[in-house]
Amino acid sequence: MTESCHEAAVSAWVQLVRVEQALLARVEGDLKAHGFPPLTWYDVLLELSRAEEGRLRPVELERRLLLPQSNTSRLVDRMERDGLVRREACPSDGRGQWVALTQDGRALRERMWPVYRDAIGAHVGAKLDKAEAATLARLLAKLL
Amino acid sequence: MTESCHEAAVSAWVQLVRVEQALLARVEGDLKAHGFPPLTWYDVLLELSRAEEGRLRPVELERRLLLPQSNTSRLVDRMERDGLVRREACPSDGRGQWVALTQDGRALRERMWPVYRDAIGAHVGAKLDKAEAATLARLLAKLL
DNA sequence: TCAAGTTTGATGCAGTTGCATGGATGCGGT
DNA sequence: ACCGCATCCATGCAACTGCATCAAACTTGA
Repeated sequence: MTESCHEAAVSAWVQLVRVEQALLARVEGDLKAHGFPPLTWYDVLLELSRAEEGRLRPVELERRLLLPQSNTSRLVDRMERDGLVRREACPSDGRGQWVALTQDGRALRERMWPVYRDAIGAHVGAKLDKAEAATLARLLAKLL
Repeated sequence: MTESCHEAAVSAWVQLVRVEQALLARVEGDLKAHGFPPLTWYDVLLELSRAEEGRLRPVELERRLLLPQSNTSRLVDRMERDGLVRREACPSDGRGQWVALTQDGRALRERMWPVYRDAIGAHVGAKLDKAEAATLARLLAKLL
């Protein structure tokens, strides 16, 4: 018997999963329609662009993006192959490395943002007013 | 210029994606820890158990679960291999077929539900009171 | 200073995904 | 009855994912 699992919690959960799935597909679709890579790439570019000197250790990327390690390793592979990031040796830790944003990477993120922002506007902003969006964000934050 | 994309919308969107990802991983982890299959399988079993005569056309499953067609086809393959569902010919449409719940499938869903419900309780119910959960569900529903 | 244990990142592997295609059946108009 | 087109489902393929493992480098403690 789990008192903490009321009916409202179940429907919130179901909605959460379904809505996220549906909206993610739409937003990803908008990006792809403009010839852009998946959202995960944007997340990496954004984290790097915010980081000091535009670079992060892979471990730090994993923590911020909640990605499994093996996944991150290969994601960086692909982005490096596309010239968006560059691996650099890490002098202070021989095991580690830096993943640094390149000019191309920075430029791509800047081109992606308007499209991404419009997608968010169309799929979220247009459906909720500011107060509702703020409430939604606050309630979601309580779940973590 | 997208007026509909206010700051609140952006943070609601970011929270939505992150929270869903994190909670989904936890709930899936709980299921896996009990030796159960992924949540998608539960969704299929649930839809079938609610359907008339415990069976649905693959096309109908796709619509309800928002899965791509090829995905559904192979998902049914795996579940059939595990004896949870059974494909049946569809007399009224030679192209189509029925996907029918087996006794094993029905039993599995019934064993999964308590674990699933407890997971929802722990990861959602415990963090929000009823009113908050109801509000969350309502706001999420507005996004579709 | 060295052994034991931990952290970092890459990789082999099997399973899963989406995309594009194909074959079969159904349907609508002539 | 037929032709053209749509629908249903399966499958080859390439990409991506998570898991387990590995080697190299760091850290700790005696």
